[in-house]
Amino acid sequence: MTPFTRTSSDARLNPNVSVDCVIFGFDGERLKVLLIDRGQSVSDSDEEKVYALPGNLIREDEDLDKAAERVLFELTGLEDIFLEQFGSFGDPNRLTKEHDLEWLKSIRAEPDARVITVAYYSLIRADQYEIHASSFARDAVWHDIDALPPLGFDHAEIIESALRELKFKSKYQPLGFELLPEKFTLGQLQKLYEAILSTELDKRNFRRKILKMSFLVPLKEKQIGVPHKPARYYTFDKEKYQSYKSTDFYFTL
Amino acid sequence: MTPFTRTSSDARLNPNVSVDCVIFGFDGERLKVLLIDRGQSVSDSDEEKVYALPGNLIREDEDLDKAAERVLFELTGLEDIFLEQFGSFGDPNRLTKEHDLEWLKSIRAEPDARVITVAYYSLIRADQYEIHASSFARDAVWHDIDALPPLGFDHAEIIESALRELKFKSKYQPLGFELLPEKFTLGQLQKLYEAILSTELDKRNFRRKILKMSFLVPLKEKQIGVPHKPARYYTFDKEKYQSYKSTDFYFTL
DNA sequence: ACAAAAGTGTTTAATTTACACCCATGT
DNA sequence: ACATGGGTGTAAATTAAACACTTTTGT
Repeated sequence: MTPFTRTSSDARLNPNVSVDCVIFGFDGERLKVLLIDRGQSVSDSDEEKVYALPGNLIREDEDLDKAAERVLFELTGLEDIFLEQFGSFGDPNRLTKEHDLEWLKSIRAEPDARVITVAYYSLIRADQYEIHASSFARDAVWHDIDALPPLGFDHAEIIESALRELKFKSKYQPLGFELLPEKFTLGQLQKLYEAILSTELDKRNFRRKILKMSFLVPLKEKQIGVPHKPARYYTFDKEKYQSYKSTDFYFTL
Repeated sequence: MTPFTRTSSDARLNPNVSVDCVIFGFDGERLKVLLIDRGQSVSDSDEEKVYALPGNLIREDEDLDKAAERVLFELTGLEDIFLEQFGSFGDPNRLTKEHDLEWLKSIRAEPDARVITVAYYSLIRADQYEIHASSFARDAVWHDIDALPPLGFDHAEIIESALRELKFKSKYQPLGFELLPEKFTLGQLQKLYEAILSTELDKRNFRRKILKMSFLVPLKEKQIGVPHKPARYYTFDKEKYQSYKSTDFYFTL
């Protein structure tokens, strides 16, 4: 119940527990993941960069959820996004890559400590947030979900697991909101589902199904300047949307 | 990939990470949870015992999943049961109860260390396993899920969360197998669903639905000695059952 | 005029739901 | 004989799936 303060009174880090954040982003077309560049290449001779999930050790006095918020903010500047815990990873042999150890030595007080990491994911509208890399992140960039660069530690596995969770969750909870602009078209919403489920959906069936749920309210406004018939904008009725979330929603098509 | 050895080469415990196991048991009628008696009462003047989930710190060289197996075995004698991780809990203020601190002092090298716990659950047939309490567990006993005794730490919350997960999972993965005898009747299977979902189901609809999935194979054998029409026994076709698990199973009624 | 996405209905099949009586056994 | 759970079918309503053409705009 203690309020979250970004500059904690007890800034000691717990050497054994970290959090990692898998931030999925939707850009209207494709699904992306946010990765940080920790300023390393696969090998000295190689130019290919190694990327990693935004993550770090938790503080001694810090809630896990709060730690995830803080770490994400410190590395990427993202804040006020909903993070959901989806699993913990703790292979004692996850330190197999040369560059991982090297990197830990450069930033950790106890680079050899056994670390288990609690993983969080979120899905946001990629263009709605500004990313500001800082701390040990040289840069933070969106990567297409099916063209990932080399990743440190077991981060490939963590992303895979997060994606499975995301696909799964999207079947029994309506997607929405956080992911789309205030006003959006049904085409955009459909593309979102298609990107996440990686299938194609029937337009008519999709519309009928999603409209029947009645958490979408049509606006008077339409698209302008598009080289085709302008689509009507919709918005979410947040109340109905929330109550649908608790329903036995199950999305098929 | 290292094989699991119960007497690990590195028995040092990681002071900051524990595992807890929520073992649900079905006795043919009701849903239970396995709790250990750590030999304490709520207060000195009170006789009411405090119970806890089987759980303990992980070892430094030990996988999380293996740690859960080991700890469960050490405290309850249960082995070879499928454990599924469902969440991590790490409230830094979870040490609010007098008896919890007192108890930690009696068994931990660093009783004040911040601990985050990775929680696992399983669902087994209660009467199929023998429980042998050992280590710091004075006893290990089944408690009815809706009549829980006082619990240490945040274990009430963890159980609640596990139960939510269990109800949820049972809707999109066929329950079965591990939970019922080799041969079982459809009545037993239905009771299992009813216990977990805490609803009543229509017998005819239940049968139709579950039989259509065709992972149940009817046996020639029937019940004997029951004071009513003897029910046919069924068993699982494990192959079809497994392939159903990967399907888009969704259980409604 | 053309390209591009929006918008719109119907038919068929499958699934879900509600519902009530007889059967085989042990006591 | 009675109590107990086993076993069975049907009709009505709902939902899912497949499918093609017209509309509106910008270029």
